[in-house]
Formats: sequence, structure tokens, C-alpha cells
Amino acid sequence: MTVYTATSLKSELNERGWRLTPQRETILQVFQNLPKAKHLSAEELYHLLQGEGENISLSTIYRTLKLMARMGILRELELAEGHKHYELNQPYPHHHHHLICVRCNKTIEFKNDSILKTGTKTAQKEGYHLLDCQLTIHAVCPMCQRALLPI
Amino acid sequence: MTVYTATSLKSELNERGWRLTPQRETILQVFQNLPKAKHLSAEELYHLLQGEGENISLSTIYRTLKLMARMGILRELELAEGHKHYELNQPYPHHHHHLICVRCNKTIEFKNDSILKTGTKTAQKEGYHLLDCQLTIHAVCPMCQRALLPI
DNA sequence: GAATTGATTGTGTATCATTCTCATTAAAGA
DNA sequence: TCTTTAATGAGAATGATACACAATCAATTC
Ligand SMILES: [Mn+2]
Ligand SMILES: [Mn+2]
Ligand SMILES: [Zn+2]
Ligand SMILES: [Zn+2]
Repeated sequence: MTVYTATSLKSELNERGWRLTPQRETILQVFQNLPKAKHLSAEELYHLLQGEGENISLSTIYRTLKLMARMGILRELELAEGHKHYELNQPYPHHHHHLICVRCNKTIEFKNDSILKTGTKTAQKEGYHLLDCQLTIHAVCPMCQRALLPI
Repeated sequence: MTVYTATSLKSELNERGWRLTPQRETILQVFQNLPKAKHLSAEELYHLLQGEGENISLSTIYRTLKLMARMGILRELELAEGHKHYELNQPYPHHHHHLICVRCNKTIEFKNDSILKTGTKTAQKEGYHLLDCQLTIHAVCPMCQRALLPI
């Protein structure tokens, strides 16, 4: 949960024998400039880049998202929509969690400092190297409670 | 997060105009008799039932898992394996969370009472009806840290 | 307890997110 | 600049999950 720049990304990649490519740099930039509370799926990122004239293949998008999640740069979110979403994995005080309506997928972000502390302590206790720590609350939003729809 | 019996399941289903079927009752029983810290995927549940001579179709398995998750009977877990896992959604003091190695998928359960309190409070504050609340820690286990494998 | 109704099931098929293959390209280091 | 090999792009393959629809049967009514 560090703040990355192109330079620090490059050195961390090179340390492991990997490379900084224009594609990887561009994708990191997109996430760094994303508005607060905005999450992107692979497909959404692909189309966003297309719109900016950046032709990065969908394969590379998928590979890069997975790589950056495994490095702890991005967080992989399961927002009850059948595909993954990603956002920058930010440290305190930007670290936050998600409250999701399982019916309409409306998502609310919220903060709670003690959760990251719990996560850090738990990982440490077991000797795990922490990448991400997210509280996910599945619930039914007020609107969907009123609409008496079948599940 | 209630403890369900066949009878309470039946009344809750009937309240909504739905039915208790032998398939649904059997599937609930499987989860109730599952050993601690055991999680099942749709496919695993299917084969477990086949082994017991219960021929419930894979479609029904998927439908039932989704139904019971939306009712709050089961929790849907994303254990970094490319498919969902399910377990009984148990109240305090059995409620727990997961620490997952993103490389080998080794999963450790841990408890922390304050998290459920945070989840309950957050949902209530926003007027959401709570179904489940899970802290997921993504990390790299000690063994996988030593094995210097490519991500 | 028979008839009615529509929710549920099983089978097969469709969908779609994600991964894989492989030839080509291009970072990194010497 | 040259060499090595990681990374990319394009398309095909995979696999988890959803869907369509005819047949079944759980719940309710008479
Ligand atoms: Mn977020
Ligand atoms: Mn568990
Ligand atoms: Zn909703
Ligand atoms: Zn591991």
C-alpha cells in the first residue's frame, strides 16, 4: 500500500527482472487520475483508453491488472456484478471499504481506521505479507427493500 | 445471520411466495454438517451430493446457492480461485473472516468481534438491510514468500 | 384429498469474463 | 549497438455461470 510513481514502479519491476512498458505506465496513470470512489473493470478501462487514443489490447489490460493487484498496487474488488473492479490501493488516510447492495449493485465507500489495523496485525501474526485488506458489507439498500422484487 | 432449520427455512420461503423443495433442504443440511473452516464451490457441492447418491442438477445448485446467499443464509466468498465458495452465514460467536494467500490460495479463518459491529453500524446508518459482512485480507503466505516465483 | 396454479427442476445450450497460444516486438543490461 | 528474454497483440480456448423451456410438484383452495 505504497504511493507509486512511474519511477518507483520501474525500480520495483526491474528488481524482479521485469520491465516497465508504456502500457503499464499508462494504466497506472489512469488509476492515479481516477475520481474518488470510481472503480474500473477490465472492459471499462479498455474503452476508457480507446477513447483517449491509447490502443492497449484487452489481453494486456487483463495481464496488467492482475500483475498490479498481485504487487499490491491495485485492489481487486468484487462488487456483486459478475466481473472484477479495480482501484488504486491507497494507504491511510485514503484506505476505505465498501457497502454493496446485492440487488442493484449501488456501492457506498466508508472509512474505518481500526480495520486496517486489524488486517495488518492479523497478517503479521501469521507471517503473511499484506497486500490488501477490505471489509465488504453485502446488504439491501433502502430503495431495493421497498421494491418487493423477487430476490 | 440467523440459525436456520428446515422449518424456519420453509416459513421464510413461503412468506415470500416461494417453496421448500427437497433439493433446498438437502443443500442447507450439507452446509450445516460441513466441518469448521470448510468452504464449498458449486462444483464441489455437486460432486459431494453425487457421492451421497443425491442427484441434484448443477443448475439447481447454482440457483440455490445464489438464492440462499441473497437471503443471508449463506455467505458468498471470493477466495482468489476464480470461482465462488460458500459457507453457512453464522452469527456471533461463529462469525469470522479470511486471510488468503493470493499465490497458493491457502486460507486462514480468524475472528474479530469489532468488525461485525462496524458492519452492523455502517449498514444501519445508511438504512441498508445487512446480509453479510466479511473482512478479506489478501496477502502472501510465508511459504510463497520464500519461493521466489514470478507473481 | 382432489384440483389448480405457478414456482421449481433438469437438460441442454448460450454467454461472457478471463486465460492461453504463439509469432512479433521491444525493454534492459552488457 | 547487440543480445537476451519479458511483454505485447490478435485470436482462439476455457470455464463459471446464466438462460430457455418443457415437465414436475409444493402450496393453497375448494
Ligand atoms: Mn473504492
Ligand atoms: Mn470461512
Ligand atoms: Zn439496491
Ligand atoms: Zn501461499
